[in-house]
Amino acid sequence: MPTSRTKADRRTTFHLERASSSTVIRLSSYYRVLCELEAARLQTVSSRLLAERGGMTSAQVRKDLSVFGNFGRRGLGYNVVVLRRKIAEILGLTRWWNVALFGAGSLGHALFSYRGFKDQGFHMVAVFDIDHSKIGKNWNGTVVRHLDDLAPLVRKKTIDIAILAVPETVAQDVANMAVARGIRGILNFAAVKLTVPEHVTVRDVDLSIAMESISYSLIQLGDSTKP
Amino acid sequence: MPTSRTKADRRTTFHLERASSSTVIRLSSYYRVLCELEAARLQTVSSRLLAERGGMTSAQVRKDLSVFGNFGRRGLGYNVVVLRRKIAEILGLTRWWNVALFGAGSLGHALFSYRGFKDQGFHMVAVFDIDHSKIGKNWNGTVVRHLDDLAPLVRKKTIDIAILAVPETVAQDVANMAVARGIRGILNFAAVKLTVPEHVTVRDVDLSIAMESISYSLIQLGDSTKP
DNA sequence: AGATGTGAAAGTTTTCACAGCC
DNA sequence: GGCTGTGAAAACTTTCACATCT
Repeated sequence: MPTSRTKADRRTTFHLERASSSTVIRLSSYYRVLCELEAARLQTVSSRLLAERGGMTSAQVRKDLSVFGNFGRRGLGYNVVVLRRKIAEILGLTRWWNVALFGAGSLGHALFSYRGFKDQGFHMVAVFDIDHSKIGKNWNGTVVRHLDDLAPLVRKKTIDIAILAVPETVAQDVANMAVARGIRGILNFAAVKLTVPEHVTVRDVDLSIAMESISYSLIQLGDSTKP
Repeated sequence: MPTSRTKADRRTTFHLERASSSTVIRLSSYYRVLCELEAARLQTVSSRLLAERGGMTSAQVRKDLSVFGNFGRRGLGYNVVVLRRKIAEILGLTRWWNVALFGAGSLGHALFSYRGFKDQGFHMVAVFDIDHSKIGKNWNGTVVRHLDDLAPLVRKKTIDIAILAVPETVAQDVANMAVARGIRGILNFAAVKLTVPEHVTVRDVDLSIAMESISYSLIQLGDSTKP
């Protein structure tokens, strides 16, 4: 039994059944729509509208939300502000997370400057690399450090999440270091399946897979078979 | 009926049932493992080994492959070279796709330099932006052009796939332009649900959603509730 | 023995449809 | 009339287990 395939973890945490990962992903979409609606000063929203904006069905919206509680009012809908806050709480967006970026290449740089993270409580507290031509550079106030500086830094600040933008060949090694230093979440851009302890959460962002799945559907939907 | 929710498309293309999108994603993983095995000069591989390396079960590997044909030999396993080629064909990696990048910011630049694309037949043929400070720059032989130059360019080269690395606010507009010019696949990095005609395939890469899902599981797996 | 390919079973997710409340 | 919350049904996906071939 190599990788422990934690299937039915089935933890009866507090009162609520465990939400599926698709539900959590959709929750993020609802959250985004709710932010827009709140900015547009809307008071209430129906599952139908929420579904329309997010590209799913209204029944799905209701089922997803019902996993976490009864947030709506029959005949009326959901209060935009209340629901947005509830979801923020569920997703852990009401607190700060300390994030370290591993890999100061062009992808690393793009992720560092990505506004979406800062806005939602993900605080980029350090950037690491091993390339001496990059170390010491100042990125908008954050200095790129050598990977060896990870240990001393962790003694001062807890790092919750690692973003891995390093080459495939070293991704597992860097992940191991991060995990050894107490990191519990990894956003992995390297095209490798990482092996981590059970208590660590990995989410893969695999650009090749995304492109290949587009390529597949272009063929399925059919056209002339070019060279 | 706003967004046409193409549910049971159920096209009985040739002889084979339609593969689910999870199957296609796993096919990409198998492909990657097979490339490694081929480089390591392995002749044959079992569903068990393939599964181990890709983080799934052997039954799943066999089921996935059986959707497309009988590629293995009982008692023996699969021929590495043959299977890799078969999957390349299924995923459309035996041909070239012309790709245009929209958005020449830091994310665009990172995607432009991403080796994974070039290696697998995705040919970056053009880069567009509307920011005059970027237009005219030479990116390793490719000149960044103004979005207005899309139409003339398409008359010379067919563009199959668009990569959208533009701000949310303009993503839908740019997608519309791309679709109007015959693009049939979109890799979308903007955090918006794009509305496109049925024949166009969109794959979203949403970094905020990925981070939020990590944040959610960190809370679920439990720790002290910090500010 | 060692492996695939595959129906059938089990499990999971989505959709339906309606009671119940505004 | 409008809309949520939810059991039940339908659809889909994964796993099991075994006949079948080397």
